[in-house]
Amino acid sequence: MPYPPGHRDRTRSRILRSAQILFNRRGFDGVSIDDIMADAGLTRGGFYGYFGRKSELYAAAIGLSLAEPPASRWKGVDVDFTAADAARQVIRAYLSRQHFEDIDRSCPLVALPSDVARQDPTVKRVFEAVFKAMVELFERSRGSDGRENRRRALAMAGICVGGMVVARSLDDADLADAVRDAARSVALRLGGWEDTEGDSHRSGIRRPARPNRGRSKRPS
Amino acid sequence: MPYPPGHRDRTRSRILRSAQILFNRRGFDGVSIDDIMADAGLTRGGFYGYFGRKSELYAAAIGLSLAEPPASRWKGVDVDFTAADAARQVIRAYLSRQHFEDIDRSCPLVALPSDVARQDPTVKRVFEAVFKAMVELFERSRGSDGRENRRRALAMAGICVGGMVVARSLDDADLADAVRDAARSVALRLGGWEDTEGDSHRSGIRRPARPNRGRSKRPS
DNA sequence: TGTACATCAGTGAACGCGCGTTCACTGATGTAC
DNA sequence: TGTACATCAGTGAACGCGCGTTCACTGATGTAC
Repeated sequence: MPYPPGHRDRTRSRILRSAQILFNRRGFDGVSIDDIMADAGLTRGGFYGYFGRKSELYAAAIGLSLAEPPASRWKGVDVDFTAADAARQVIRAYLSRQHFEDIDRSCPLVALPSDVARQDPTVKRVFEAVFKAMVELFERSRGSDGRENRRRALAMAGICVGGMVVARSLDDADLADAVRDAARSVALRLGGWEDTEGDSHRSGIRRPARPNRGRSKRPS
Repeated sequence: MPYPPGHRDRTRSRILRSAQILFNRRGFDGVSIDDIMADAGLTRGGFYGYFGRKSELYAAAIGLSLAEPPASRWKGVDVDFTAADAARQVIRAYLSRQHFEDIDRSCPLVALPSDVARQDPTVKRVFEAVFKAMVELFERSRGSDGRENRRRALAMAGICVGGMVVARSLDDADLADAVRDAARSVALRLGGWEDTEGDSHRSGIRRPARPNRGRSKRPS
């Protein structure tokens, strides 16, 4: 067995990381295998030693988020996944300006949904697994079990993803911010938390988290 | 001026309608100008007599929803836009199984968001106009004015669009239904209505709308 | 009413280009001796 | 320790194909007379 052990795995990882970034940026059709291999420091022909088809790589790149949740990747937005209020931290990180702007490290749920809707079932299944992981995190955030808790978790995940997807497709930056704000507000209230951030993060100010400082006019 | 008056407009409309359907089905990159012109009963070369670039047609096709809101197009899901509870009807129509399944006549906000996020500002502006129309409909649904009302409308639109986008990208039909249900429930409650539909529409049963028949466990 | 004509909607071949995929080959590496 | 070798990661030319766009041309039409 020539080449040091782990060499192949490292190369595969490099291809995957390049793919993840480029697909996030330009979508499935907007990226060629040539682009990805060149970004990984390789040439076209080597690709098929690692993946059988382009869509197989696409699925694998989306699946990366299962091992390394995007919410742990944005600088300045730290999430402690073991904390009691992990779900609350995830909502704020997910709908943060950092996530909004960081296309390269974006959650694939935000960057690729209407792309994925047209792909084969293999791709949709991986996308679904990532979404389910998010739903289950929200589900666990309450002690309670049952249908109403799951429905609440589904709505929270739908709002987080949907709010970001819409915000990214708008031309007006202020409107995009307003959509993120509204989505965060609703998602946090669904989780039983007040929205302590208001509009302040629009100017980049980060306040330490402090409960019940919100300014909401209607009971949750 | 040869050719009867209106001839050119009718041809343009035919191209636009073909484009709308095909883009909804396969996205911007998945459709060729050849496909669209053939669908409209024309040949490739004629295209540039009507539109300057492919992306110009894309923007125009998305803009069709401004003149003819998708919510009025799904069979069996009628919306009276002049009714007092038009917003409530729109939410139910938007998150209906009919809209979920009818890709061809889908709202572009649902079919194309991550496509649009990568297009030039012209396209994003049209997409934005469609989204704004939806937000304003929800905003008007309450007599009240002001920031909180707008925030509520933005959240409602975000949930409607986002819920559908996510549902369409999942492989598991039951999970997709659950996401739609959860989104509808939250959107209706944000609007101040009970969700009277529950899970019943999953089996295709349509009940006449009747207020306060819901089974929600928590006050809105 | 009939005919010649100007208009312009629509045609289809051609352009240059980039794509996904295949495949015969190269050459760097660890191993056997 | 040094050398020959087998392995296989990676190369790059080539394949067939479809794309967006251009453009010289065709021919159906309404109009002028």
